[in-house]
Amino acid sequence: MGVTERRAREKEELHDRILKAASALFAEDGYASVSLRKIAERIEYAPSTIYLYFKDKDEIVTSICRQNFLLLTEALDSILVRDLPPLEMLRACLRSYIQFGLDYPDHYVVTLCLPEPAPRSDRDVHDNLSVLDVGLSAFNRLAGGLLGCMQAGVIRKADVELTAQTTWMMIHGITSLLVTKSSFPFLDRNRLIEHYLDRVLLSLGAAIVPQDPDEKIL
Amino acid sequence: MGVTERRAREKEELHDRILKAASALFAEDGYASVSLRKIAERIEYAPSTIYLYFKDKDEIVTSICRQNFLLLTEALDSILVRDLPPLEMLRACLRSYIQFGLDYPDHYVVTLCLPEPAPRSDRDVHDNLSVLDVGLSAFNRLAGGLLGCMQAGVIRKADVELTAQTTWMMIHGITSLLVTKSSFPFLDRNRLIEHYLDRVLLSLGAAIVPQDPDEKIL
Amino acid sequence: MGVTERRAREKEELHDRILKAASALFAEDGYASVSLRKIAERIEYAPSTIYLYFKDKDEIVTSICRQNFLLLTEALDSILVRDLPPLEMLRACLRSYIQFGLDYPDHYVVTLCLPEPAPRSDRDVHDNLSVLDVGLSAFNRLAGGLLGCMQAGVIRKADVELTAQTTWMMIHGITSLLVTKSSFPFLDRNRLIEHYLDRVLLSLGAAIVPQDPDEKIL
Amino acid sequence: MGVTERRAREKEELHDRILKAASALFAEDGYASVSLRKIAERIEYAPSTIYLYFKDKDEIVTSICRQNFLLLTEALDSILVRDLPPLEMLRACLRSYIQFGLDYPDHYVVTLCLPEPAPRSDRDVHDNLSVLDVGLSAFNRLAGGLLGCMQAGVIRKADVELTAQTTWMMIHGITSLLVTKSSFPFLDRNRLIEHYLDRVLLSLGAAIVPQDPDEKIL
DNA sequence: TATGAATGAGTCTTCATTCAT
DNA sequence: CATGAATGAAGACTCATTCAT
Repeated sequence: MGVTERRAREKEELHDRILKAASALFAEDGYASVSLRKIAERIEYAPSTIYLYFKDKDEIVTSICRQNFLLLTEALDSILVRDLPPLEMLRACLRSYIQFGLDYPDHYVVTLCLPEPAPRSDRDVHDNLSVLDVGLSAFNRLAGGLLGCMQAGVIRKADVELTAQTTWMMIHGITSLLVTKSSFPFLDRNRLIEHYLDRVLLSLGAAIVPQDPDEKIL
Repeated sequence: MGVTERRAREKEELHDRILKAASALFAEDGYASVSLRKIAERIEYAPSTIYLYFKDKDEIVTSICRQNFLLLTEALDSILVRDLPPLEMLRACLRSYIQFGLDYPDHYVVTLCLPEPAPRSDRDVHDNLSVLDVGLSAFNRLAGGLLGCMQAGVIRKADVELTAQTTWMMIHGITSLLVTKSSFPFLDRNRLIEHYLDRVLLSLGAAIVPQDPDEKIL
Repeated sequence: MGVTERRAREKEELHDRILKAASALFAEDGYASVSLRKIAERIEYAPSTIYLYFKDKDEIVTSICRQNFLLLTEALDSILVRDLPPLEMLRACLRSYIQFGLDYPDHYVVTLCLPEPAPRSDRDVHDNLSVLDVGLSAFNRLAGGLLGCMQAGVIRKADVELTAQTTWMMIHGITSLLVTKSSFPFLDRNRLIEHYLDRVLLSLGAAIVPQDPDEKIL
Repeated sequence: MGVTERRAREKEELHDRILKAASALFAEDGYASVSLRKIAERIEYAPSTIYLYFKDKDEIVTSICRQNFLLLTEALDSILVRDLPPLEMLRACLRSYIQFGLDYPDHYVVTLCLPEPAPRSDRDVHDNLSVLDVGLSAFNRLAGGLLGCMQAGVIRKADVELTAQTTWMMIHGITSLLVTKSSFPFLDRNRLIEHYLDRVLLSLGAAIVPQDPDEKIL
């Protein structure tokens, strides 16, 4: 009994170590230079060993994406459980999303910035769907927050799906650029983010007055 | 003299042909499958010849980015020369930006979605800067349009740079997601874009009434 | 005792299942794509388990050859038990041989077309011999049929061994080519076979008149 | 000029060395164990260098087959130019075919015994055809010899194509078995071959009396 | 008896790059 | 100016096999 348990635990451990190594490689060298070889070297196993845990390279990437979306979902959930006024909660969610990208830039890139790989086999279709499923659960948190605001009357009533999609697009805009174009001479990051959030909420019809501490009009 | 001139012209011609070939490969096979070999094959020169015009592969990518920004700049300019009311002109510019991404998805990805390569040598720093320069000239068109609107009083007066950066981020949000996540179940593209533009303008304080043809409230 | 017996029976069962799986893989994917992995997967045992029953991959191949010759022997026997005139019986045997190859093309290839593996160890020598033993018993059926014809006076009397070997070679000629070179523009298969059988019998001195339904002289 | 010539010569030399190395590997280790790596090692070049001369592994195999058929064709031609009586010429051709297999056993196996690889791409189709073309030119020598005999009235008149195909099958039968099953206790090779040729000619209706020096009747 | 884990050697292939010419 | 030849490193992946349990 104990043996079986230990085996299972060890198996899972290695599974995780592979993912962590791959993730770290993303962070260090970027997506393009992640290879099974390097992953193997990093965990000090033979390259072929990885195939005992993952069917192929895509499955590793897919796994990382899934894991990553879960992290995001959790981050959003930790906000949703708090007892905040709807608009503040929405703003906190959006801010949290941005922060998530800043915290895990390479994961964010892998998951949300890179183009989808052209699906070749049936498996790919299936995997993409399952990644999408996890992704959607994060997306739904956002939609929920928006719905709450509409019902509370603090933002304009509108098609929820449409609003959710466009809000996601907006929030992705700042996140992806901050993450991928770090050498662009962006203004002060916090100022930028808060102003951006103001604008997003304004675009939802929220009755807020945009305030920029460093405002230099014109 | 004539000889020297012709030589110079020929030199530049090949330089351009290389870039065009690379660009076409991006468009056809995606970024990942662009290789010096394929570029060389397409222009019917030896792979090694390319090294007479570009230091290495990165330099080609960088060059393409530069070229690409120019295309975008031209597209924007062709709108700016038209005699439109400020707000309409701004909206047309934003729409044109999105359309640019949809028209040249791989170029858009290479230029604006992929993370910047980690600079290793001095050259990289220089090149990145010069790409940025060209990028900035596109960015400035946008800033100009915004300034025009502010001066005309059709949008809220605010820090132009801040407004320009955040507006670009917004418009990049929808463009990048439409381009990279084509399998996501987005709503009807035109509806999405027009609604998005409404929101962007609203977030700028424009006095418009968002109208969604398929509106299903709540 | 009962336990020991059951154990022995089970042991033999798995042994056979391995061979059957390997054989089926030959038939489905061709020789080249047979691997211990796939065999194991098919019988739902671990790859390493196979090593309890076979020393290595070669031993499996060898075993299949043995089994296969038995099938052929049985096919021939089922003809020999019938009460046919000698010449007809011989012709039926030859036709049955060809049909055997057409029915089990991959097995035929493995057994009779591929070159013998270079023997490296003592075991190989032994195994090859034992394969030959089984093969010989099939071969002997043929010799028996020929002897019967000679004794009945329907074919020329000659050295039986010599006649048997050359007859086998002849019949192998058509079988192997039909099996391995299916893209060659062979004439109608049945016409070809019957004509071939005519010629084989003629070459044995049988008093037959070759008849080709589609004959176009010269 | 001299440079260009030398280059071309060197290029062809390496091309040939690759083919020879591959051919030798066939001869030593059998078809299955030929790999680009081993070829490269043998000619003391980097594996990737081979790709400058051959598109892929299949092209090497195909090239060898082509070369091989040419050798066979030449061997047959060298007989056809001799001024022999038709039947003797035919017999010499057939004997030469067998001898060709015995002289180049591994080439014979690769070309004529192994099953055709399943074509995957358009290229394969093309290559197979061109191999077939070369193969057919060898086959046509045989058909020519048969036709000559028919016209001379020394063998039975019959459909030439049918006769040629079945004659090839016969001659392939002895050749392939002698080559691939060298451990089978075949009778004395020369005796076997001459008896076999007697039988082949008899099956064509030639008026010969089979004579076996070691004849032990019954 | 059976296996799960692991491996190392091996497969074909592509690539960016160098260098003598 | 242009190239042909060559390479070494790297890519993903498969395989037969071993061994502790």
